[in-house]
Amino acid sequence: MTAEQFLAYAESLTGLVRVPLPSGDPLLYGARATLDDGFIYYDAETTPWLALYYQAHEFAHHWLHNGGSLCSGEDVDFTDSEDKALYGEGRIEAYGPHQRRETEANVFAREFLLPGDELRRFYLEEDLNAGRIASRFGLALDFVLHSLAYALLAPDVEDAFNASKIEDESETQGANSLTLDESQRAAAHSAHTPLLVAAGPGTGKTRTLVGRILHLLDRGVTPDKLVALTFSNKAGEEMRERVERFAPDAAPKIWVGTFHAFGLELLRRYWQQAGLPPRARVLDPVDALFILERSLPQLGLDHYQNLYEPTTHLGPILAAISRAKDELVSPDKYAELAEAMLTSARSEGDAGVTRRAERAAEVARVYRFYQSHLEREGLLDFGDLIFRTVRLLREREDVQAEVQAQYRHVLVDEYQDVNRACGVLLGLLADRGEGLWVVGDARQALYRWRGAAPAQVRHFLNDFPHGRTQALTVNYRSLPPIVSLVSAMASQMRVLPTTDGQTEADAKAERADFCSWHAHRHESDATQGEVSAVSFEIATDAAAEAREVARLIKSRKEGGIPFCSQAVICRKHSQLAKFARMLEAEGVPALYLGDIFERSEVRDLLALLALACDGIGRTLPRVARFPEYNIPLREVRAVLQDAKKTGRKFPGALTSFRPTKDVGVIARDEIRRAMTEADGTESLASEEDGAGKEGLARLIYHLAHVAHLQSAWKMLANYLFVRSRYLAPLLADNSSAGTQRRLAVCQLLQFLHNEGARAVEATNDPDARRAILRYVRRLKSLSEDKSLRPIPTSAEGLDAVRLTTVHGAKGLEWSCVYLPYLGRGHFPAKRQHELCPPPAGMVETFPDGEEGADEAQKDSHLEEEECLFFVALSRARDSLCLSRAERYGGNNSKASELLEKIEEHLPRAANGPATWSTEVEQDVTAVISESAQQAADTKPLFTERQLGAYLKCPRKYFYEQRLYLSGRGQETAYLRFHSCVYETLAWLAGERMAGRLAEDSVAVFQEDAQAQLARLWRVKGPVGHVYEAFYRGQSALMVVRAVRHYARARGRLFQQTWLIERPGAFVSLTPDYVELIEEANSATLLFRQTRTGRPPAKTPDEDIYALFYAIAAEHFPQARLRVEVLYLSTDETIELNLSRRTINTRLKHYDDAIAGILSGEFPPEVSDHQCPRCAHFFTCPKAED
DNA sequence: CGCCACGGGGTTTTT
DNA sequence: CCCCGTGGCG
Repeated sequence: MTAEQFLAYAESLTGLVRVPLPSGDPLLYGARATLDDGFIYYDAETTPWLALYYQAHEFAHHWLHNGGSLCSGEDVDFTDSEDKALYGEGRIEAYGPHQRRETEANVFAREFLLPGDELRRFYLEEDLNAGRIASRFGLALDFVLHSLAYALLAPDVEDAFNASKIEDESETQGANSLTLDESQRAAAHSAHTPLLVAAGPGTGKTRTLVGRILHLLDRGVTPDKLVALTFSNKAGEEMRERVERFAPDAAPKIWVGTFHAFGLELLRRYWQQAGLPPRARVLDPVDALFILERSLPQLGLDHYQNLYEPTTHLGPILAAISRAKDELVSPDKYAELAEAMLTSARSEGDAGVTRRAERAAEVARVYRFYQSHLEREGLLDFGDLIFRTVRLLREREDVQAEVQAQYRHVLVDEYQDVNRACGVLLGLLADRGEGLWVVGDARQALYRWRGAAPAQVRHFLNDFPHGRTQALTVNYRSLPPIVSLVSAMASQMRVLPTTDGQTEADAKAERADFCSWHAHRHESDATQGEVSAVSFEIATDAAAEAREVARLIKSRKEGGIPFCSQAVICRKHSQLAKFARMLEAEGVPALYLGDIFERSEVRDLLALLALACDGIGRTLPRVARFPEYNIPLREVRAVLQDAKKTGRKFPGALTSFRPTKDVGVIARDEIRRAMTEADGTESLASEEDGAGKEGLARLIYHLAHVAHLQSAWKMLANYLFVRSRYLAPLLADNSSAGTQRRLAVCQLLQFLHNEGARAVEATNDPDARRAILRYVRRLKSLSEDKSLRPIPTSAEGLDAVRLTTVHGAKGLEWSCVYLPYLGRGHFPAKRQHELCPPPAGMVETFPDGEEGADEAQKDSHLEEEECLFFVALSRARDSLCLSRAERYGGNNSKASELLEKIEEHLPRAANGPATWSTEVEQDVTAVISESAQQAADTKPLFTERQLGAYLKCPRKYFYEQRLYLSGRGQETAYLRFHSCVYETLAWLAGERMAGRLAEDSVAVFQEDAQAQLARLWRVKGPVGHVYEAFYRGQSALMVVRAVRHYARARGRLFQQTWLIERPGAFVSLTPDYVELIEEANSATLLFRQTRTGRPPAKTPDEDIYALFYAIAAEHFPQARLRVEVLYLSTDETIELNLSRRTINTRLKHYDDAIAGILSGEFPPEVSDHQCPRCAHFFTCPKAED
């Protein structure tokens, strides 16, 4: 059943759906008093989904009261729910598997709500097959909610499915028969193998490959001797589709797919020979992270150890491990390479290389642990699919011979994406290359971070000395000006093409003709009204750039080019996100969901979830802003303050704050609304009046009916489809922005539904809702939330401009392509430093440790960026619009060096004057600040902590200081550990000041200090935490060190709060350690900040140190000053010497913070790094507005 | 001309 | 948190 059919069914219910009122909670469906006959009515025509939902309830009600019984699996828990009231206490005891009359429930679910096939689509097939569904009557309600989600939120699935069919890449060639031009035919029919077909963009690579398959079949090769491999699923599916179209009979017998899938197939077939257990499973990468996380304390990391967040580096470490597998480097080999690197680096005394080598050695330890874990558990990760297959073929000649005998013809698409491991696999498969036929374009090698290198293409002739290459030189995609631009870029690139020449010198000599493709299309094909196929514009700023691009898009749409044939391509997602927002603002429909957890509707719903389960109402400020509640901030403040005072937990704390209007009356309004409004867009007049109180009452009413639902999915589905009107504006919004908001909600519901169980397992939090919230933060901070990025296939049919990264654009084409952000530092992107550098010698191309290594890496990075630019340029069929701005985000921006490369082929100079400009609007809004009226003599007082918090993120300060919300997230193990250490230090200072600790009594005193630590630990430490032992050990060590430092004190110690006067306010500060050492004719004042971490690579530059200078200047003008930072992790001390200038700029930071607070400015400080770890992550609007 | 310090920004993504 | 580029100052 499609979404439409579903709605049609719902709408076909005639008249009113009558739902009997249960005898329990009077609020369950509203106020019974208003409805005399004991029934509520829902109008099926105006609120079909609600009617349908209640119809299911009604059925359940009747069923139970006629002797039916209720059974439930873990998905449906009625014990603590409103359903208990509905179904009656007595019936619940019938819980259990396989109760009588279960088939009736099944019949109901299958026949009445959704036809059987749809059950399969909407629910887990395995549940159905196991007959489990039959025993879960309650799932009927879930089906309804699921169906609602699809029907209301996702665009028409059928259309999208049809639209997603891949078109043949050239309009000029027929769709049902495969015609090849002369050189394509030469390549496809070549008798010579191995053959490398070196091609450019739009030259018909894949169709030539399909031509090869047809040719082989014509020559009588049986289909099961053919295997066609590629790197990505996307390319694999495309290949399969074409093979099916052109060779429908043979297609099922030809092996078409990815290298990894092929590896898996061989491993399954020969599992015994490969030494695998019979049912080896493929490991999900996210689970790989969790495996390491669980075992972290026993890994003994040093360089990658981070007290504050022990898991920070696991992602990069895992990436380094999979890189190793891409290079066929085993844990032993990795360790060996790292060891060798370490030895030579130490003997040469090179500190930088030593550090890298030590890091590599540490990764080697993790790799070894990880691999043995996989083997023990019978798990294969993606890298193993290739690695183990290679090992199988290498070690078992019988298997290799059998495989070679079967697959006589090996074809490879996207050969430039083949990495070392896949390359070796190919060699083993095709022995001396006989039967090997590959096609690729070295200039489109984008996947270097996975080990795919253009060198692979270049080395083809080394790997297969009998090989030959052949070029495809006709571009079928683009108009001639675009083809020349692309060719010009190609001739400038440092990637060397492959030719028949055996040396690089030959290759260079032949480069010129190779990279100048011949355009098959003619200038006259150009769209009417199009001035030139290639344009280049310079805008004054990013806003002007977006506005003008938007204008072009709209004018082309009017000229007959639909939005979906136009694409904006950027280098990275952060640029796309900004651009999408600006395009939407200009009224251009753009298809880009971005990061769904950054979207305001998704955060709204997560905030609601948090409100129901976090207990402290942290996200109330956000939920209060939902249109149907619209609770003013002062009321939110009052509620929060009250909750803090009385210690009541949310959501219960809401109700202690009695709204003036009776909840029952609100409830009645709710019913009436549901009955009278078509889609809920009209607002009731009463809403305007008592706004705050009524909004609060409505929120209480809604929460009362969903907050008990333990699963996040269920709670939100109920909230959205049954209780609240949150969706009303989204459903009424027909713009593409509305569609995307609905899609985002749909994606969120699916995520919650699919990941709920895993979240509980991964976070170890028994509350499923809290678990999923923690899980979201964790995914984000591990950067593992990308799987939610691709636009769901159901949206592919929408007529909206495509926004995509260059990587995402690979293999695709559009009529018009826009390439904005061509500024230096934006494209090419800045090179990232390597967190986990591979050991020297692992990757052949970079001779590590040498002087030139860094240069080589820089070069390779630029080479990759060139490839990206080349791919981006070559996506356009009819027009290509390049642009840059003179300013991006307040910084001047010069033209990208890539633009300079092709400057001669552009209509104007890369650094010429702006052609798109913003008319400067003077926005003279009067800024009214409350503080202006403040009397000058009552200077406010701020603590350093407060100002420090403001400097980190003003919005965070606002939540914590103005809304009384605690800044602490859940008490993490680190925080508990930290407070134990710090309290022990404070105690130490006291002991020292009381004279009980002196240098000669240190030994005895150490024991006292440890006892003190142990006492604190029992009460406040992370007792029972998985990493407790680790933190306990660290804390003991730190206390030992701290005692030594305190014992060394000679002078007078101060444990007190100091005041520093600044122009706008007083600042108070309590330093960890202040010692005044007075000597004969001089005095030294020592400030020592004690930190638990390790010293940073650069000198510490926190603002707080400037305040030490200010204290000294004010209170000890005569004394010499010494500022130290003690790091207890390593027992190192760093002395700071700040210049006058530095001190002043830092103090100015505090002054700015004071001014900001006093004038009421609390903008959020957006940071990918900090935000997921911030307590207000789900509340904060961040960059949404 | 060279050094230091401030401040901005934080990839790309597949199996 | 941590790197790198830029810009200001000596």
